Amino acid sequence: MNLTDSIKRPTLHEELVERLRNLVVEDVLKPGEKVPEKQLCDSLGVSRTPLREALKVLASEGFVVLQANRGARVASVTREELENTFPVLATLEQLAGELACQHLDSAEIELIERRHADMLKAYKSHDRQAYFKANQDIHQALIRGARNDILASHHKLLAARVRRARFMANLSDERWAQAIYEHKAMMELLRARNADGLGKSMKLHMMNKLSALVKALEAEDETPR
Amino acid sequence: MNLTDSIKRPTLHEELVERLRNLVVEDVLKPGEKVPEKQLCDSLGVSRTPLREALKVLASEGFVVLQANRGARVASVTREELENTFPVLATLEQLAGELACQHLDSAEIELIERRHADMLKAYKSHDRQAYFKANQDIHQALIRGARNDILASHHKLLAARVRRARFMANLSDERWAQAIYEHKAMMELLRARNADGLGKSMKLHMMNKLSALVKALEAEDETPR
DNA sequence: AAAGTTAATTATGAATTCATTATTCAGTCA
DNA sequence: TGACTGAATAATGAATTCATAATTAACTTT
Repeated sequence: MNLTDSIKRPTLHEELVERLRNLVVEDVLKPGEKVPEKQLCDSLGVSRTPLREALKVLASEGFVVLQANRGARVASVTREELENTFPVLATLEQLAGELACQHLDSAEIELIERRHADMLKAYKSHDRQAYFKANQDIHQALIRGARNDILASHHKLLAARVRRARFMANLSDERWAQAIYEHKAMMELLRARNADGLGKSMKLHMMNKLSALVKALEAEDETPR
Repeated sequence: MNLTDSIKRPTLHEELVERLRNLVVEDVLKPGEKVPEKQLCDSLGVSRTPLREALKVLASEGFVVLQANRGARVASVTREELENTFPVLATLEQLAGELACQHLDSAEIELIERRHADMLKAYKSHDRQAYFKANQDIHQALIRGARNDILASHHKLLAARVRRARFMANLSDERWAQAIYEHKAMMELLRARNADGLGKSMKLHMMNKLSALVKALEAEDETPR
């Protein structure tokens, strides 16, 4: 018998926050779309009270927009928002890189090393799925390595808000190659425990991602199907 | 007849989020203190539904802690949390400084210049109240000058969370003098529109504030009254 | 037929009610 | 006396209900 089972029973609204946030991040609920409470209640099998509590939280996180007496809409990620979010994310990653260099122990670095190898393998076999996964794990590990919960929580929120952009614009071969190159450099700086260098390179990595994204979006605008 | 009055009528829960957050930030609700819903409902004159919605938001912002079936407690700002929050705040200020240098127009800089003068005057007349106000206005103006809403919102949240620290430890004369010195340097860098320099100096300013705070708190621990 | 007006419907904000979990307190037994 | 048991009380999580604002539909009028 598992004694811990009875203890961690998250409240309904907490689960709803998670699930709804995922629906938004994974683009199931489309930007600008209305979110009728009734319908969601039915499909999720809960009453309006916990659902509305969850919506309030999502709104404060910026995933939905509430209008008084008009309900909730999924927040749309404008270009301006992207261009505002990435610099903030980049700075946070810079800080994370610096701190991770100081705090990671060799076992943790070894683990990242392995995920890095996985990532390279995924690149060589053109497996985008596996690449994204390994890539995300590496960033996660570095954030965790910073040993700073505040940093982690703000990073997580911002990263989630921008994650949908991945669905909007696909990774170009050129950018992919560049990203791999940047990751190799980052790995070396981490091995050398060059805190300042890793921080700067992570920041740059993120800003380059923004450039690629904006470029891809502009190209998309010109061929709107 | 004012036509806009009927339009901007914030919902009850939004007002409650504001009011409750202020109660926490201004240390009316003490850290660790239980927040009985019933009692708050009575004193605020609202029902539990909007109040609970507000509490959920406050929890996601980190001002209160929710325990299932046990209600809400005001989050206590531990030393560890302070030491985690300040580096993040400092990085955000660094970014703000860099961006502000690029975006502020001369009229806005002139405005900051004036508040800077106010601040110096307050220092000379040992008016802590006026000093804090001018100081806060300057930081606000720089954040706004960054022209980045995402940056601004995250900064605002983090700043609010540590604001209570001001109630915990008073500003020492030594630190005050140092802060003034740092502000003068920042002002010069702003005049020269030295983005990199201003960013670094704002970051340092914030980290020095943390050091002073930690020192003050340690001194307090040794003389617990 | 089109635009404007009013009634009906629907959806939301907030209060209330119900069910379940903690907490308190009295009573029992070692 | 002090620790344990269990009933009584209080507080919370969630569902339901009520009131009001927004939206839709029907109808009028030109």
